[in-house]
Amino acid sequence: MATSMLIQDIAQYEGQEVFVRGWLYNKTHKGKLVFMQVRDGSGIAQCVIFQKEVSEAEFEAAKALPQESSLILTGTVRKDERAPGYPGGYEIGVKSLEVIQNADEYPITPKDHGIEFLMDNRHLWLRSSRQWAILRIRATIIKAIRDWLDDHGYLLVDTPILTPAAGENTTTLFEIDYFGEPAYLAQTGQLYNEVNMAAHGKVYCFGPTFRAEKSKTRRHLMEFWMVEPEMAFFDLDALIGMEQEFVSYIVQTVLSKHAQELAILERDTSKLENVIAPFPRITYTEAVARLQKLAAETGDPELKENLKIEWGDDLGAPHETALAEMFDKPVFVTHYPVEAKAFYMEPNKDNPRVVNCTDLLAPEGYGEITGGSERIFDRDLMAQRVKTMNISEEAYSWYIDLRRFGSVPHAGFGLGVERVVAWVCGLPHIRETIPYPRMLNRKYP
RNA sequence: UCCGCAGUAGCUCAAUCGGCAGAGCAAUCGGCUGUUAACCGAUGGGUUGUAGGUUCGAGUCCUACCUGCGGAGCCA
Repeated sequence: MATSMLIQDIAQYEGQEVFVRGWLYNKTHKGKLVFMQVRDGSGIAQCVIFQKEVSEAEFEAAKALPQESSLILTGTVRKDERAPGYPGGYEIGVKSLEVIQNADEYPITPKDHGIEFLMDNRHLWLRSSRQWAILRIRATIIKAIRDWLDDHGYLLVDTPILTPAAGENTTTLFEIDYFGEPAYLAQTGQLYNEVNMAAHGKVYCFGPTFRAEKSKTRRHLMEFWMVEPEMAFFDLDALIGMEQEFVSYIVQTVLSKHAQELAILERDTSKLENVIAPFPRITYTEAVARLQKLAAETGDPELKENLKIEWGDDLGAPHETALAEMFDKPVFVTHYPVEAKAFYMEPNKDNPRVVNCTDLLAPEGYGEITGGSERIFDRDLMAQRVKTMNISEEAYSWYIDLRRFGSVPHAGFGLGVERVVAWVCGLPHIRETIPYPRMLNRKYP
């Protein structure tokens, strides 16, 4: 009697008769022999069909079976070093084959395809092993994020997605009709996090966020997932200490669990093995000096132009890439100019022109993966900021109330899940890090 | 939004100076007992993104538009 088997466990079933339910991933046949690569969601196994060992109808069905047809097959697991697949090294000698559905001609073949075609067929592309590997790693990253926070005294407190007013910048919000009134899709849970922090001490929110920025780069999505921890009584040092432990844990967890998936992605893992706290840190002012020095020394006129920066300018993508290349780990850049950052960031006591904030830049040009800061907790300073930023005091009265009823120093940050996935997987573009990317020119499928 | 590039068979691409629209893969049929993007032989497959213009003749030149890609800005 055949037992049900997941392909990921194939090595445990050597010599046993099993049945597998799945889809035909690829096929080649050679006379009286058919090799089928069958995937079941947990892995891919080679299934070998000899003409003599099955009925004539089954053999003819196997030879003619189109890619991605669904099937059930039974057979005996045997060890064979030649057998490809994930995990591979074992194959199934097929004894019977039942076709559930003969698929139509499948558009995605094992050959090369262009990105537009693949994105149009995203619903099918997700079945290919590269996308399979990415989404498995994404799931582990999400679990690692939650595990670490849950295990370190952080409480998950959900923040709303439908919000009445802007979080940071009104021009980048998706507006929707809320029974005749405007409402907006959340672009951050930050302000609500501060409320929750005052109730629970250390909190985080984790969910999709929405930004109507007309960004068209390899690092931007209109809809992306962000985890935002917020901690009472944390200063910048405590924030940095926590962030580096957190990020190290995420990366090391993926390394320990996904050797197979990282191999499918051909990721150079030596660069990830290095990602262990502590990470280097430099100030914004030092970063600008380093960039100016690099710009002065380079012989490449294009690079020189791209690296042009004056104190006060925010760092652009080429700056972040150049800075990250100077280190073999993620690097914290701290103390940006007040003007370059959000209204709620705490000014530095010794130098009020900068705020106590930090961005974490990933290596290899993956850019900013976290952004965080101490928050202004002084009632008068917050009132003044709200005024100068022209923010509606009425709409934000609940936020301003925080500074009236037991205000405390606190800090928090946001980490973009897709950017972390892109970095850990070594992907050139963020569009593959989420199952259904929402981009400037695409909302299908 | 700005700068640059592209759109030809289901897919990836080719087509010289403006002169018969072509190959690989996929599909279909046949062959082969160890394939790893198999291989060998055969067959079918086209409104060249859309609209207009120049020309004896346009995939190729011109104009407008559409769609996508790469980069910038903004950000996580």
